[in-house]
Amino acid sequence: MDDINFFDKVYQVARLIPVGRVTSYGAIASYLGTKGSSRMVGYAMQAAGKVVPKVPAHRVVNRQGLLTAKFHFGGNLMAELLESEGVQVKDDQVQDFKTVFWDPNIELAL
DNA sequence: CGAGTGACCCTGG
DNA sequence: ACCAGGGCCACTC
Repeated sequence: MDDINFFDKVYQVARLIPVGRVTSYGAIASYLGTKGSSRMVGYAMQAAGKVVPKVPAHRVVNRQGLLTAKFHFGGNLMAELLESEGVQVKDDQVQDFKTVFWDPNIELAL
């Protein structure tokens, strides 16, 4: 359980997401080099809630900017957290997604 | 060891 | 342009 693996990598990148910004599963997967494992990124988030330090999974959304993880958080907790950080969310959808979008391949480039 | 699952993405019609 | 389906990798039982 304490061993490092693909999951930890996802958690690290997710924790690097600045406040007020959001990223997509595919972006993280691509940054890790496993673009095909985009699904695994989301799967890792499922365990993120039980990992420490707590991972801001609420800052991770799908390619459309839709709060898919919201169903797992329970209620609109995810949207509340994002709005609390300055991210505008409407109808479980991130507004100006391309503006608040934080791509590790670009921000963490090099 | 084998099979199933998953908070996705891409391609085809 | 829209809707639908399949595929991919890693982890768990």
